[in-house]
Amino acid sequence: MEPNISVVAGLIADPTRAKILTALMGGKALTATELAIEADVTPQTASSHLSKLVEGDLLQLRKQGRHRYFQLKGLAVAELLEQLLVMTTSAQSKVQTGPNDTRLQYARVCYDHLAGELGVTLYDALVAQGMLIDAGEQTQLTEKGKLYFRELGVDVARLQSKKRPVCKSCLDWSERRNHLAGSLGQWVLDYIFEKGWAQRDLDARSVSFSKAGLKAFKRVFLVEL
Amino acid sequence: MEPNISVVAGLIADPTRAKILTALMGGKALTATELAIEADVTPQTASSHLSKLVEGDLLQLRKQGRHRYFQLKGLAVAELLEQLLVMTTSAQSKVQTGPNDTRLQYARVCYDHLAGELGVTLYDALVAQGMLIDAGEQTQLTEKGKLYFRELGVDVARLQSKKRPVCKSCLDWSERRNHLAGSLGQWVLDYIFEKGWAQRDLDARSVSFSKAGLKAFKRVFLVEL
DNA sequence: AGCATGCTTCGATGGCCATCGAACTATTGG
DNA sequence: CCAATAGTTCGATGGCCATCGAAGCATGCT
Repeated sequence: MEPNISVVAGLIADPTRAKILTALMGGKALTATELAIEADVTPQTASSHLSKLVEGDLLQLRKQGRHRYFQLKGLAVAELLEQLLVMTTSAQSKVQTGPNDTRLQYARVCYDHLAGELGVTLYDALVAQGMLIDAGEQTQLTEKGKLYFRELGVDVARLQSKKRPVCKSCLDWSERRNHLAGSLGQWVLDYIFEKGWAQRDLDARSVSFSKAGLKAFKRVFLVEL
Repeated sequence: MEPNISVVAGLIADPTRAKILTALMGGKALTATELAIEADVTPQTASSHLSKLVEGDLLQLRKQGRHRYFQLKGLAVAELLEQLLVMTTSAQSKVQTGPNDTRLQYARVCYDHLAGELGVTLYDALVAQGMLIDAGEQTQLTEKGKLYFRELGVDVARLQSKKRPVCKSCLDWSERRNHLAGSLGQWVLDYIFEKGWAQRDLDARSVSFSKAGLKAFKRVFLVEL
């Protein structure tokens, strides 16, 4: 009835706001000025956009000292954006892929889990090892998988008690295939940073593995190249 | 990088275009003037919007005589819109629900399959009977299910040979639960109309069952109330 | 042929809104 | 308490675009 969906779409429709939103796809909270720089506008302009995005429930605001941190409000927003990316990238296909895009394609953060080529490889490896059953969006964690992750220190029971699904597949916009999302996907990404295998790049979305880190990652998660 | 996602969002951002798009969620192709009336604008205005939507790959145009029929271009578009509906309806929740909304909530078309309360009930019943395994987006059809639908006259092998998944769950914006999509979901809806159990309403989205049709539907698909 | 219907193109109008300069508030750090 | 940094509000400007009237083109009906 009322054009509610056009309101949300309108928030994404502005190029500057779209830049801000995609910058936040990294899952990391960013300050107002960081976002202004990212979107290449003055702080005033960014401020106006940010208040609109918060008002429209697309962003969440956390005040901390004299900083204002912004992040995507919930998974639904991230999924909406990812879906938009899927649509737009499928439409044009063969675009030029600079070095930055290559990095993004190899390993990047999708809200709170690992995406890109490496994310897809991880997902496939877990399925091949019989730890996951690939059954669409709500992928199943097998008994073998539970055992395995428990050994790595995952409190599987605690993850299962939450509302959020433990395993979930998420369509990758660059690979067009599934990668691991859900609370387990979040845990894996946290584990990678915790172990120091990789770090976020400046653009906050791509993930840089060290040589040793990549090796360790592949060993632990049984990924073959 | 490029504001491609903002372009697509911009197409949905205009209230008139949003009305047009949601009107087409019924899956039925509509003419330019029908859409103009639906969106409450003059034919000229609608025409301008429609050409933009076609240009932007959101709609597909079929010329037929002196009529121009428009429909959503592919499932991806319908899914994007449904996702937007999920977001916006969850945000406000308790809105007034007129009689029209009630009808929509009970049984409606979601692009090419059955949605609403009845769609959800059907889905649950099929899972309960062991014909489907609920495993997220790419729900599995069991052997028992294949047998059952084959008896109803479904050429399961032909459905499986297509690129489109046979079973797929789709999140319902009113029920917030899964209903059956995919080529099998499409088949069920076709079957309902073919058998004369129900017909589309004027608004092209809600589905009206006759008393006998509803009874037959529940009998055939083993739905208990 | 001639009229009606379906739809589009063109041009003018008006409104909305993104942007930035300037000035203001708030927090931190010495 | 002062300087610096972070962020906001206000007001003016300019551009984009949705809308509709008028006119034009195309198809179908008789």
